[in-house]
Amino acid sequence: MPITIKQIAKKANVSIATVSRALSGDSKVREDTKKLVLKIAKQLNYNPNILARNFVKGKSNIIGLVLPDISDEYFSEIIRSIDDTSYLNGYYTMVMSSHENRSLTESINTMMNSGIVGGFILLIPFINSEIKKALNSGSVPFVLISGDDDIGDFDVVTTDNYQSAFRMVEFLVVKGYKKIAHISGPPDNNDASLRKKGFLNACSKYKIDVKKSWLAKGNFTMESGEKACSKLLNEKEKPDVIFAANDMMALGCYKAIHSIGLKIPVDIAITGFDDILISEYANPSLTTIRVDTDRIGKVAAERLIEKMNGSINKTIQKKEIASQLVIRSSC
Amino acid sequence: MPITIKQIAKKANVSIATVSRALSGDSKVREDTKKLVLKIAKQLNYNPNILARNFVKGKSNIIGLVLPDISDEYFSEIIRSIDDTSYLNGYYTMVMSSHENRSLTESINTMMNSGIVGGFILLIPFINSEIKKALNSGSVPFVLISGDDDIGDFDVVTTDNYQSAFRMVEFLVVKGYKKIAHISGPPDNNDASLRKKGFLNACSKYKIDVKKSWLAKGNFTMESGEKACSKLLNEKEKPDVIFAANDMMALGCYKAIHSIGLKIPVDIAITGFDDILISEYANPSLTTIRVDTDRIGKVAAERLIEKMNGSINKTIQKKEIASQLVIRSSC
DNA sequence: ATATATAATGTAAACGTTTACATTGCTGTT
DNA sequence: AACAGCAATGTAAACGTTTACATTATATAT
Repeated sequence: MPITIKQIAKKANVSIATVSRALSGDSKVREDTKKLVLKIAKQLNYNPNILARNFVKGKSNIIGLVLPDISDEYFSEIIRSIDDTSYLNGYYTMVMSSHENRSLTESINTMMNSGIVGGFILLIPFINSEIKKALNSGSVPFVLISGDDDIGDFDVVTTDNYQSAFRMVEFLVVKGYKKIAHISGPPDNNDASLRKKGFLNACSKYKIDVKKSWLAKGNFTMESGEKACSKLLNEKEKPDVIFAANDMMALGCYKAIHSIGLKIPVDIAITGFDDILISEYANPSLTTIRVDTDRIGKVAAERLIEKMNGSINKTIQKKEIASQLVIRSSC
Repeated sequence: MPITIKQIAKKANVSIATVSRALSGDSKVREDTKKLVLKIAKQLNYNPNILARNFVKGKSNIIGLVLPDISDEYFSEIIRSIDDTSYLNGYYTMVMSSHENRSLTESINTMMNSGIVGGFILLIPFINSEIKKALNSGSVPFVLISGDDDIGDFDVVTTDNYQSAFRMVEFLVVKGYKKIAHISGPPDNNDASLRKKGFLNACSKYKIDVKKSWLAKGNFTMESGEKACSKLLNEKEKPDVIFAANDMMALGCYKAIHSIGLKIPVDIAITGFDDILISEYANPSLTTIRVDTDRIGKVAAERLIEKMNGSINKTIQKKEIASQLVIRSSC
C-alpha cells in the first residue's frame, strides 16, 4: 500500500516513465510537468522503493561495513563517521560484525555475492591468505581500514602507527629522557608491530641505547601492561619512561607503579597510544596519541563511493591518516 | 554476471520455479532433483540476489537501527548485539545515525517509507510529539530502546533506571551511610529523572533525610559532576556519600575531591551509574550499576523479529532489562 | 506552409525472484 | 485398464523502477 509512481502517473495524467524522469531530475522533462509530478508526489507522500530501484539498476546504494570480532570503543565513532559520509552521498550503511557465528570470510562472501551492498569497508586488524582470497573473489568494490598498509594490492586507509610512534620517541628525547622502555602489543597485530618498529628506529636514530630487558611484551590488555611494568621496575637499571603500545597497557603501568608507592611522572614517566576516553581522565592524565577515527571513516567512505561511482581513479590508493600527539601530565 | 537461478535451471534441466523451490527448501520437490539443484548451485557458487528476493516478497530482511545524535561508548555493544541476533535469524542490520544533517524524524520516515527495511529499532533518549507522529505514520514494525517505558503505546525495551537507583540507595543504607547526596542528570533526560526518582523514593522509604542542598544538578558531563561536587563539599553539613546519576559525573567528583586532598571512600564515598569502561580502572574503582547492553540489544531484536514475522503477540510489550549493582572500592 | 530538428512524452522490456495456477507423471484402487 | 488423487514440475505473472526505443508535440528554418 505504499505510494508508487503508478499512482502519481495516474493522478498527473502522464506515463510512469515521465514520473520516473521527473523524480530523478536528470532527464529532459518539461518544467511544468516536473513541477506537477513533484507536487503530487509530495502531496501523496511518495517515497521511492529503494529495493526496487537498486534491483533494477543492478547495483545497491548500500555500503557494507564489516567489523572484526572485537568490541572497541572507537568503533561507534567510525561507524558514525562512515554513516555520515555515506548519507551525504546518498548511500546507506549496513553493518556486519564478525564473530563466532559468522566468520570474516563469510561476511566478505556475503558482501561480494548477495548483491545486497554496492561496496564495502572492512575494518581489519590483520590479514591472511584466506581473507585475501575472499577479497579477490568478487567484483564488488571495497576499501580496507587497517593498521598496516602493506597488506597487498588493496585500497586501504591506515593510521600512521609507525610515524606516530617515531614522533613519540622524538618528543621524549627532546624532553630529555634517555632510558626509554617499550611495552609492545600482540606479535600478530599490525598496529603493534609498526609501533614497535617506529619506536626502535627512532631510538636508533637518536642514539638511544635500548636494553633488551627494556623491550617488554604485552598483549594490549591492562593486566599485561601491569605485569610488564612490574618486571621493568624490578630491573636493576630502571627506565625513566615507559612507552606502552596502547593506552590500556599504559594504564596497567599506572597500577603497577602506584601499587609500590611511586609517582608518575616524577619517579617514572608513562606514555601510551590510542587516546581512549579514560586516558584524559586518568591520574595523571596520560600523554598519548590520538587516532583521528572521524577522518579515517570519512576518507574510507569517500574513497569507496568514488570507486562505486566508477569514477576516474582506478589505481590502488593507500591513505595514511595522521594521528596527533596529545601531551598531558604523565611525562 | 553473478549466477542466477536461470543458469542453475538450465544446467539442471528444470524450470526456475523448481530451482527456487529446491533452494528455499520448504516446498515439495523430489529428493533427487533437490540434491541435483543444490549441487549445481554450490558448484556455480550461487548466491541469491537478496535485493530481488526482498523486492518480490514485498518485504525486506534488513533491520534498521536508528542511533541518536550522540556518541556513546556502549553503542557499539548494542549494535553488535543486535547484529548478532539479527544474523542468527536471517536478517541484516542497517544503521542510521541522526545528526545535524539528518533529523530523527527524517530517519524514521525513511525507515517507514522507503521499503529498505522490514522493521527497525530506535535508540531514543527522549520522545516528543513530532517523533510520536512519525512513529504512528507508517506500518513498518519497530521497537524502541529507551530509558523510560512511559512513552506511549509502543513496544519498548528499557533499563530499570528506577529500580537500580532504588537498590543503590538500599545498598548505601545497609552500608551505614546516612547523609546521601545526589547529582542528577539533564532534566529532560528520562534516564536521569528516573534515577533521581528512584533515589528520592528509596530515601523516603528508608527515612533518609535529604537536604535540599544535597540535590545537586548536573548534565552527565564530567565537568558538571566536578562542579556539583565542589559545591557539595562547600556545604556546612557535608554528605558522606554522593550518588551521581552517571559514571562520568561520578568521576568528576573524583577530581573535585582529590583536588582538595580528600580521600575516597574514607572522607567521602562516591557511586555512579552506567559502568563505563573507565570506572573499573578508576582509582579507587567505582561502585556503579552495569547496564546489560548485550541483553537489551538481543531482547529488542528478538521482539522486532517476532513482529516482523507477524507472529502471535500483537499486544504492546514493555520489557525492562535488569541492571546489576557492581560493588567496588569507592564506598 | 512545409520540412527538419529537437524536445517531451509514451511504450514496453528488463532486472531475479517467488508463487498462483496449470499441467504432467506417478501410485494405488477398482 | 481406467481413474482418482496427489506429488512433482512447469508456465507465466507479478513486484516497482529504470531506460532503450518509439512516437508525438513543439520550435526553427526555409
